[in-house]
Amino acid sequence: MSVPQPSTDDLPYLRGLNAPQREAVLTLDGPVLVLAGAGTGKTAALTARLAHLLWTRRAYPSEILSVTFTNKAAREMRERVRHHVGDAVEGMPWLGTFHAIGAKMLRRHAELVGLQSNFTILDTDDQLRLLKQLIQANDLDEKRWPARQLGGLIDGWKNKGLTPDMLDAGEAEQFANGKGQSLYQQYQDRLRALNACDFGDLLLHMLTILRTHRDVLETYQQRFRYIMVDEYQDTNSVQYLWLRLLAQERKNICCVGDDDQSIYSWRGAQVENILKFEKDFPGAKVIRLEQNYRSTPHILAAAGAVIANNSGRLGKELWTEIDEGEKVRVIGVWDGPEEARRVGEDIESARIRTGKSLDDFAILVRAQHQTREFEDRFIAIGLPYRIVGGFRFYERAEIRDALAYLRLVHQPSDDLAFERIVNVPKRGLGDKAIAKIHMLARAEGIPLLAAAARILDTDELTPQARRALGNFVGDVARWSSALRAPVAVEDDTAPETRIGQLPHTELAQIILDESGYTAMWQADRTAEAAGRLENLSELVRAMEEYETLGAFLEHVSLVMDNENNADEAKVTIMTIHAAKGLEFDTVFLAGWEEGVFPSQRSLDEGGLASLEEERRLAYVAITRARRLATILHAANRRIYGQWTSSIPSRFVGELPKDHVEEESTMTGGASLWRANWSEHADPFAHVGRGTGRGPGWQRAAAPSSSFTTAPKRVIESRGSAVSLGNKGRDDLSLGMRVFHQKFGYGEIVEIEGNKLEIEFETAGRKRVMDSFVTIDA
DNA sequence: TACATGGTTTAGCGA
DNA sequence: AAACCATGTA
Repeated sequence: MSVPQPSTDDLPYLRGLNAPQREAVLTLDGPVLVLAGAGTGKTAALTARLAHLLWTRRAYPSEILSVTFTNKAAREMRERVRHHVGDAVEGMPWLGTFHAIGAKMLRRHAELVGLQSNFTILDTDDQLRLLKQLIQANDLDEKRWPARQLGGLIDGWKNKGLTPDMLDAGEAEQFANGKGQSLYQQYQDRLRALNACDFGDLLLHMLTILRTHRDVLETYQQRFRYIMVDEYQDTNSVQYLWLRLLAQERKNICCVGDDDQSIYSWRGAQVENILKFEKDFPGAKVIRLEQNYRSTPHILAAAGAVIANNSGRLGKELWTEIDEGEKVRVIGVWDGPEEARRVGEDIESARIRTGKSLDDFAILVRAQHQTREFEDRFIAIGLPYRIVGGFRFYERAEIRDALAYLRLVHQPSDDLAFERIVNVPKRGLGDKAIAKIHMLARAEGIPLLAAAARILDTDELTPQARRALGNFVGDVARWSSALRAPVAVEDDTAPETRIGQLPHTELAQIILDESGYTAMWQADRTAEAAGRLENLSELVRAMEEYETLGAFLEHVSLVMDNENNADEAKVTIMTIHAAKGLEFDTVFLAGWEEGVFPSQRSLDEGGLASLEEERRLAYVAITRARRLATILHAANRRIYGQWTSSIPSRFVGELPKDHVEEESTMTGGASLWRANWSEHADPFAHVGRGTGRGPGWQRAAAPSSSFTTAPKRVIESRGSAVSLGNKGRDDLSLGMRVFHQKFGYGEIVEIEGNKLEIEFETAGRKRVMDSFVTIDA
């Protein structure tokens, strides 16, 4: 155990740190590996270390490379360092995710791999569309050789740091009888022609550059006096090779990680990286952080017992001084809807009882689709929630369309963007017209937009299509020049749209309006249209924070998260993966059933190794909780629309009895068809009632079976924290036409406090909370 | 060319 | 159950 020098005791950022943490902060030179268990104050140590480097002037902010795993973590680190050393952190250009840093470097050296510095970063959808085109062009059967699979292979190769020419025979043979390598090569050629990169390229291209351009490598080796890497157990081969090259010179590299929290092997992560650190960096100092500051002993014992079933661990014992607290709860419920109901009730009652904020509660699931059940339930009872990383803002159709417009204006050779919006809104340009543009572009080797402009001079197209395309091409040209020329542009065809010196947000608004895109949704009377328009203005608002259109697009392609009205307290619903690195007072772990968690798919294809990764996931999940963890499993679940019965996860069986309190809400006589019945025949099924089980049933007078229970009465009896005592809005009245985000337009047929019964035009009759509707103007 | 229909796949995690 | 795709029809 090292003793910190007395002179450092007063340093403000050392306050509250324990001995190993201090050691991690103060050991600046040479390689350092910090093995930090969950909740052991790893971030505190890392930020203090950064602060120490800056404070002692060991390095300028721009001389520290600091890599985090998520953008959220990067943001948090920036915040905390700012707290210690003030605005010096502003000058930390190299704090971010591998991908963000990779993109930044690559923009400086793009020409070395045949790109221009304004290359576009493709997301998974774009990538798949491109691959699909290639598969078709190679006369392969898309059914037999799906683009997804090829995409997976290519990602895998990139994660390993392999360019097409580096594939060994075995790998090159894969996919479509040996066409794998050729397709990979074609894909890379195509990307280059598009001046585009996928996520893997951000790292792989940079690796190629560092490997082949000694001068560039040396520049960065010199620049980065100190390197820090968070979540080292989740680094893949390219990232590892990157770090090795960059750290080779100065060897001041500090990696922080926890082998028990390695949950990204499917993305190419290699736990071995952390296991072999000492071999890679001889003389490395290894520091262990084992005092947990987050969770109660019961929670730690539960997590520890589960993870103990894994083999090949580095081995860590977490301990804590926190007092005992409540045991981990394990609750068996009848089915998915009941699970959601039960969690909703628990949150409401706990909130009343303890006065905790909704921000203190989280529901963690294995797979994205599990969030839906909770969402439905929480909408019904009016419990504010946020879904993190769910159907993401930037993945919605309207956002992707809008972004395609912006991308095309920003980068005219962005063919994928062109294709996406050339006929959105409908301009009468169908497959025929597009195919002709494609042919020309191919023949001439030019981008689609350029080909479109050229085809206007021919008689290839029907007069109608020609006119439409002419307008479109003209529009794009006008917007582009507005973006590039800071001075007003004369446009004699449409003098009223003369634009110039525009803030990019205004330009975006103009593009959306002039293209007819906004109008398209305004004309749309379906339920979602209003929400989509709102999303579009949200998008424009989000742009304000960025200096230029380019900067914004960069942000969008790297950071796919969005949070509107973040101020309001909300329950968080997210996947376990998304929860890594976070903590919550009270955590609900839903769907602990065989086949769901551990997931069937991982068991099928990965065997024991996958099972162990699922178990680490369980470990991560449990250790997110500070005071209370509740694990749920349902006896019946609907999978692909089919009711299936399920058994509790093996991980439930691995929990230590002494630290767990079990509870089952199931009573005899309940059967599968009842779940079916309530789902199909009962208009209030989604609202839920105490169907003779659980606390709802204890509160209700005496419902004996779901058949004899009058829905209305039970609904009243299960007063929720949000609905009781709320008078309701006074601006609503019977017969009024209102709009609801999920159910669309409808007419109010009953008002009861703040609960409304509404006859929706498409969704039928539903009960909703008044706070969820707006008056249809 | 736009829309409707029906058959099929899908829901493991993400920068 | 919902999203997706391919084919058929107005």
